[in-house]
Amino acid sequence: MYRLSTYLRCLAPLCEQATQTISSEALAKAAGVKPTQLRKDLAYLGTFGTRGLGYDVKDLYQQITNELGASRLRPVILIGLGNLGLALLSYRGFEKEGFEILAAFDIEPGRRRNKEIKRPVYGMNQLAEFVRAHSVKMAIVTVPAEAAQGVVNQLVECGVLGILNFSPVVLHVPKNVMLNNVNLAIELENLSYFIRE
Amino acid sequence: MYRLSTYLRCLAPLCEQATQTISSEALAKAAGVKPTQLRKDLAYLGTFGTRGLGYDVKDLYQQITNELGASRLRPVILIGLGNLGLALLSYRGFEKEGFEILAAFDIEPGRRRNKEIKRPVYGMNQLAEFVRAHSVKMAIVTVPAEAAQGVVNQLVECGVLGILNFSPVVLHVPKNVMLNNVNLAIELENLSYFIRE
DNA sequence: AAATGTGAAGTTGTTCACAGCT
DNA sequence: AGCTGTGAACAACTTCACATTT
Repeated sequence: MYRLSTYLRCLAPLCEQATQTISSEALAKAAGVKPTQLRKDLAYLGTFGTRGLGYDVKDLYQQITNELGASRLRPVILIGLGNLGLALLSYRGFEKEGFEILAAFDIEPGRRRNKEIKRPVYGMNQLAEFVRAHSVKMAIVTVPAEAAQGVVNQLVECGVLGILNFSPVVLHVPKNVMLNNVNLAIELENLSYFIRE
Repeated sequence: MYRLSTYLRCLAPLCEQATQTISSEALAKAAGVKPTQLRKDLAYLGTFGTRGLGYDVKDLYQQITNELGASRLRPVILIGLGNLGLALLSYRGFEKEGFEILAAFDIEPGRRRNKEIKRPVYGMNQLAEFVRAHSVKMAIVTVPAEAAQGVVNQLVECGVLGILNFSPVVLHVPKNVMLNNVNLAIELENLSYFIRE
């Protein structure tokens, strides 16, 4: 569930300090949620704190890590090396959470980009082979809107099961494929909607 | 509400074609939602379609545009010119939805960035003045995690009411300020969580 | 006949209140 | 006494079923 990574991030610094235990109230405050919600979330994982005391920091950290499957490094590929794609390639946050962008794909792999790229860049014709060879299950899509559905079809075809899409279009995928949309303009729209004076 | 911009995007191409009218079923399919949900959403806006026929495309487009307040160009500023900040600066999607990034701010405004920037870049000391002078109400924050809360405090201080935050930290703002978080790692995390075999 | 608008039912997620450990 | 775990109340959102209009 989407709040777990937040809890994990709040827990990390405490883990390094010698903090043994934390109450739901304190952690909830740090994470910006209600204590009861935090407890419900953790209870759902079968996590057990100690009544009258709180949760063991290290133990809790470990349990959430397990639940998220973040113990192993999860491979991802990125399709579309425009401005946004390039920025995401060098975004440190992904690896901090246990993801590794193995490679990038673009229709113009050799195009001059004014920045040194730290990952291999392939043409779209090599997609299928790469995905199968590395059993890639997740992809980040940052191609132009017109190209997005085509790319997604290819990915699905190759066996990719999770797609994080940044193109501002409604995409269609089979039921067994999970599609997660990030639409930057819509995020701004939401703000805008709530602050009109 | 967050689905309205999707409807708008689906409607736009129909508007240009001479399509007079569209049924909730057709539009819902294009937008990837259930027809009943679409109708509820539109009914909530007080929009009226014609029974037996559908909705008038142009009229609907206009009503949603009004509701979103997208008729005027809404000014935004961007704080933090790292990789992601730069990418967002040249992201065309914002202006397509009626937002204009007026300027960018950074602690090192003069830093060499290997890309031509089309907006003025100022130092943080000029933030307050600029925000007041242009009555900016929205800001996009793409600074490093450590700096985020400080920057947000400054923004709130200056009177900014809506903040779109990309830093992976839990930020605290007064109740009258709307904070919208985009955490790229969490989006991937969600995918990952649902596709484990 | 076709398609909307909407009350009612269903579903999901959040908060409360408090019993029960330590 | 302090703090967790959880059933029950509550709230928000989604879907259904169908009466109603063109």
